[in-house]
Amino acid sequence: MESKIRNLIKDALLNLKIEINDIVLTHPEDFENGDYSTNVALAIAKNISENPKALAEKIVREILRLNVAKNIHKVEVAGAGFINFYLSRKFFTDSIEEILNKGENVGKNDTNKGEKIMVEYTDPNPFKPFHIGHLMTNAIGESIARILEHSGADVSRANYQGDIGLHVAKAIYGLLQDESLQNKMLSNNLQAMNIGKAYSNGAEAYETNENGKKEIDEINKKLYARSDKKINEIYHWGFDVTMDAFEDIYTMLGTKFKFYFLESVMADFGREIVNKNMGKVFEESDGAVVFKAEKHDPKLHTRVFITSQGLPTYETKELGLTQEKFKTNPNMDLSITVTATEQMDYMRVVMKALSLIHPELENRMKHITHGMMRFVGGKMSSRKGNVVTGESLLADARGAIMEKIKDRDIPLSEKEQIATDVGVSAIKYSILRQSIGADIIYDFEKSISFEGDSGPYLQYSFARANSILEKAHAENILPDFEKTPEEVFEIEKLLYRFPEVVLRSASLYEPHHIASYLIEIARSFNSFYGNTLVVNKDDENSPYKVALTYAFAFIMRTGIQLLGIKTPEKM
RNA sequence: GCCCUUGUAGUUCAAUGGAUAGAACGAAGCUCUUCUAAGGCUUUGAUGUAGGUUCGAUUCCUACCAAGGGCACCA
Repeated sequence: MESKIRNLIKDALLNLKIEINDIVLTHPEDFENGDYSTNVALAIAKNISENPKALAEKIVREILRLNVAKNIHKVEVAGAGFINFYLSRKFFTDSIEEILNKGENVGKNDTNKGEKIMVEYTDPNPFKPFHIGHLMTNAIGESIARILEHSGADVSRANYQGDIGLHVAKAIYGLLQDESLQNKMLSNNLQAMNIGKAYSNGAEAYETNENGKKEIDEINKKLYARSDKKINEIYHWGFDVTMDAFEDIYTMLGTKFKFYFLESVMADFGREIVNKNMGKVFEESDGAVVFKAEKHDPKLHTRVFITSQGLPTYETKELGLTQEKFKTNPNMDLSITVTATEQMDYMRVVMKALSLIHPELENRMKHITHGMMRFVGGKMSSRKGNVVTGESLLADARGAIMEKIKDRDIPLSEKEQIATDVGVSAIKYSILRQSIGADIIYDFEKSISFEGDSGPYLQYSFARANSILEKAHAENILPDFEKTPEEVFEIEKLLYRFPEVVLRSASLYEPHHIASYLIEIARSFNSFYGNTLVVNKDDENSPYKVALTYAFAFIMRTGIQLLGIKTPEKM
């Protein structure tokens, strides 16, 4: 419809011999002003020195002369010279029918068709806990991956793990100090928790205990050299345990990675790249190997790639990683990396260095950054009083939801699954509801609320629609488009816009447009079924209202899934 | 000091250069009692400051103020 109106305007302007490159067509915020609106008259009035309102009238007359479509029932001039289009009942009825025909494919588009895109996100480190920051990166990365898939891209998910370095040495020191933490009879999850404890003990020792610091540095060297048999054994066990524990979290979150890259491996690749480009891109300075990025862009700065000790830094590993991504995934069109904003500046330097080495990759790397997750009222500790980790937050949310639904008439095993899915939704939605980039002030109570602006509220609206559809099914009222009410419901004026919202989210890599849209249609649908009885044998429009409910349910489910959230049928 | 990100109702967030700046929570009031009252309907209230560009600026530009992050051997 959008392109139809666009062409209509274009033809009208052509007939009036007015030239314009760019026709802006929007949805007015207020339905009083129609379903589509254009400002062309305002934009060109000055150039051809004519009164905007008079010009708009002229354009409207031309549009009305051209228009034979049944889908537009009114075009008029309003305000300073806006041209507003009012769509007809037939258009909305047809759009609902189209949504039902598309079903789960609603909102799919071809803008990224055939493109190979890799999205790297989450990136937790073995031997360390899964933090809320990982939760945040995961929520954003997963949603972007799904949105791009919905736009036709061939997306592969990648995860990058810091499998070696000081943090590992700290954990191993902690495990050596307290061997009870190495108990291998426990469940994988508990073993992973013990390793997390060992890590925080080791981290503390590194700060406060001089001997501890010395020993940890020693362990670190042995780890790089792989020279100590006992340490190697602990390393392999700990690596497997923590990686398996992460895998459980990914399942809960709904992420399945295709590629796993390890820092230790990337370090070697990166070093090779640096060596090959010494003198060309990299240079020596104070015994270290650096890249003076400010020579190429005054907004960038110098960074160290190989330390004076001869060790590769994170920058070098990133270099190796990016090159490796393009090697393992040939003909890749775009490599997206999702991290916190604190890595923005250094990533710019790394990408600049790589662009000098591989100019063809310059426009195929994209870094998406997000803010930090903060808690309302400052610091928050988990229910058990510990520091909040990603895992404890998930557990708390899940527990709180379980408490809310404990009296409902649903089998226990189902309830547990619902509590998990709704708990994940509470957290993910809080992250995805706002534009990425700024910090998030996380409010636990609001996030798990079933009303207002929350993930559970979206899921709940979907569940309510489902229960209406179940009732319709039981009373044998099937969706139909023959009889329609004369009035067009607000929800109809919103549902047909879903594909546009997906398109926008995909082109900007911004999931929050989908989140706000879903809240809008949820509110509108609640208002719809709060004011009318959908399933009603005495209402000749009931089959159409059932169709409308189906359309809402399809879009709601698809939209929620694009956020990376699951959609329980009941709750 | 330089660079990046961000300043919008009491609070947490929206708004491809457009019309009366939109939600949610909170607060006040009303309401069906029918498909989950975890509902529906009202009311309340905001663009950090000062300039500039524009027919029109929350949006673009400049300066300032405030918050967060980064700036040589950590990741």
